[in-house]
Amino acid sequence: MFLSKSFGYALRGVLYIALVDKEGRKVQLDEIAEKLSVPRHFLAKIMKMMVKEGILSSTKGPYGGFYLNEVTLKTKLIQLVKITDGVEQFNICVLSLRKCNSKNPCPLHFQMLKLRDGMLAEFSAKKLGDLLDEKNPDFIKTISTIA
Amino acid sequence: MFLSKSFGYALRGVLYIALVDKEGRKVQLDEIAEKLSVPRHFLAKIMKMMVKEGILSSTKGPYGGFYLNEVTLKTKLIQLVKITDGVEQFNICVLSLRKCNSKNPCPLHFQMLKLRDGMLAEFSAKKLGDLLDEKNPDFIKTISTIA
DNA sequence: CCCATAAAAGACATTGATATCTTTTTAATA
DNA sequence: TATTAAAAAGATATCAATGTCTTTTATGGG
Repeated sequence: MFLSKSFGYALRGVLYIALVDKEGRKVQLDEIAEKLSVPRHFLAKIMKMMVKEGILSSTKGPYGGFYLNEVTLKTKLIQLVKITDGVEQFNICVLSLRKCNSKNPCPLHFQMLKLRDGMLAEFSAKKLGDLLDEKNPDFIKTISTIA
Repeated sequence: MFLSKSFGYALRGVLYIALVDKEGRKVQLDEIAEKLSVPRHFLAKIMKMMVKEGILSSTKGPYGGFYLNEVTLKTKLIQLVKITDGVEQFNICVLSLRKCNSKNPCPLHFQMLKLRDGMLAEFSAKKLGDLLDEKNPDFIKTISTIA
């Protein structure tokens, strides 16, 4: 409804790495996909996007895998949304009217604007690191249990 | 992002009828589709859904068409969302976690809940009739201009 | 009762998001 | 430098949302 599945996979992927990355070990795609019950190859694409955008790192080859870098946990959620969903669509009018704006508003313009601004504010304030609940021993289960 | 295109078409369709329905005349699909620049047959499906759900009326045959009934303008927006998008998806976790709820929340649960509740509140309060801006002579242009 | 009109119904097509599979590139280390 | 592990890249497949076309049904008027 609000965001794509890709966004969810991306977020869960990063959080999973963060949780097992304590010792700095790299985490492999297979492990992430399996633990989170996410389609392996699809997840690969999404992880790749994050690496390309620099909010996550990876190395190929033996002992390779994905790992956090300096910016990972400081990354704002909105940044992740940009990568997976793009922010343009935040400005799309619910009624698909291209000329809809605050000067020439559609009947739902201000209501949707309020919602969007609320979401943008939330997602601009929160960082990935803020979502880690390290005091909760079952946190990893929380982001893994899909069914 | 927030709602389907179908919702937008449905809303614009009803509003269009409301605007030209002053004299109680019925409005035909072709006119609505043309004026709103919406794919005719797709709009047909959506109008049909509204008729089936009783928030709009229609008659077939010569001089037939769509027209408002007693409930149309009293219909809450949320009702329209139910018809076009279904409300179930309002409760779907952004991270696609089925067991996500307030007792066992995903890392974004409460943020999304807040947004959802805000949207539900807005859409439960507003009626279709509330969206008619009869003082604005260009209102019909507003809901028609897509490009 | 027949004709014309317009919605209803349902079959079919397209597209974009989601998902899978295969090949290529990179990197570690023996 | 050969081997092998793992990500990167890209081709292909599936599915649901969106969009189009065709046939059927209902209705008003001649």
